[in-house]
Amino acid sequence: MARQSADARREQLVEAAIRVMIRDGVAKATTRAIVGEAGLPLGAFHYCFRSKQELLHSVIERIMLGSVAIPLGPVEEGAAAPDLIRSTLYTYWDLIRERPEEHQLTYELAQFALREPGLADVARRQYRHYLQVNVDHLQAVAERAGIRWATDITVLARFGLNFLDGLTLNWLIDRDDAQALSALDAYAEYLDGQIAR
Amino acid sequence: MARQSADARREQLVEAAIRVMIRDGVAKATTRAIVGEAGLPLGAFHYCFRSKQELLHSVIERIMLGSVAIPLGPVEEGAAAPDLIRSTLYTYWDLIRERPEEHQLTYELAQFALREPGLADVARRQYRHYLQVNVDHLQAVAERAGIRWATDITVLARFGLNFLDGLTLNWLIDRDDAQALSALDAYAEYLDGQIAR
DNA sequence: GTCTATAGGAAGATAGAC
DNA sequence: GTCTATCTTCCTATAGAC
Repeated sequence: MARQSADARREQLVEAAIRVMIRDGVAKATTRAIVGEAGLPLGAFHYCFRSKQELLHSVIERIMLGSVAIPLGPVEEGAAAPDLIRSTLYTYWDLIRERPEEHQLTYELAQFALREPGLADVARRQYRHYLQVNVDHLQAVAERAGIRWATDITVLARFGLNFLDGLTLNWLIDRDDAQALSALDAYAEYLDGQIAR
Repeated sequence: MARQSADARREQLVEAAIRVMIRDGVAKATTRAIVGEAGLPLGAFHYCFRSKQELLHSVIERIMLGSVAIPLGPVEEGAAAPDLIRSTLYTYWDLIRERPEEHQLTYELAQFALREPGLADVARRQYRHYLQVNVDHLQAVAERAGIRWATDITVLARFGLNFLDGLTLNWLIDRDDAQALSALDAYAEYLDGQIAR
């Protein structure tokens, strides 16, 4: 096999690991399955990573970094707040529906991380990051629409983060689009009600 | 070892399995760990269960059946709706805080079930059950407080289920009591707003 | 039904030739 | 750095004595 930098190999293995995890679940992502997916010999694993735990660390960090920053989307400045709220919620929801397996993986990895002493903190940082993304997002909506939120923005962000997390988890299990959309609309209406008048 | 009915042994193993899963996670609940926890010899496993998968099926069903039906608690007939709403939400939250590991296990098992073709349906039934519990609960609150809900009760139930699920998951990761309570209060206020006038 | 012993394989990790 | 061969451990499951 052609010589490559160790970093390139690591990349290759991390990506292969993520593919395996998405397809078969975290539990099935053995070193053998991963190197097989990457088309590398088994021995390659341990001169790229000291241990499987080290690879998992890399995988988790990669997933977090690449994780959904809800895009505001191409909405014109000065749009009405309710429209802005709905357009961003639907954008988020489309992301979930487009790549459900990826999001399922984030939940699996968070659970997994909680069980590994060295990884629990990564999960905590992930959720702090998610919260911050939501805070920023609510702020951006308020600025673009020229409104203020009636409730403390951090509380609002946590409320929304939790609802969307639960919605996603529930949908990953029952795949009931209609019910999910109804709940999403209820949340949109809740946000409408949180616009300070 | 004294002779016991096969059913009693099965019970014993299911309970041991749950203890191991709560303590060490689903992945670590090997047949050896389970029989060890139950104080039984390894061979006991396979004349109680055809396979490990069969045990997992029993474990999941047990967990679902025993899972939280939010108790309405000792609230007097005719109590004000907002009080009733808060008292039941706090009761739920106390349940979570009392036994976090048990609830973490339900999430782990749901994820696990999604990856096993034969078990995915159990997870679906579980969530249907949760939804029904929430519907019944909202109905009971309305009856006791003598109010009507302004929104379709199924939508309201799903919204609440999803929020509480996300809240729990988030708290299991960051254990931030203050933030969780703020979000819970925000949800209580949302429900106040859903009382038809 | 109960238990010991063991089969048979897959896991993570390493040794050592190239 | 790269790869094959192998070590050790742990897994699920079974065979067969009692």
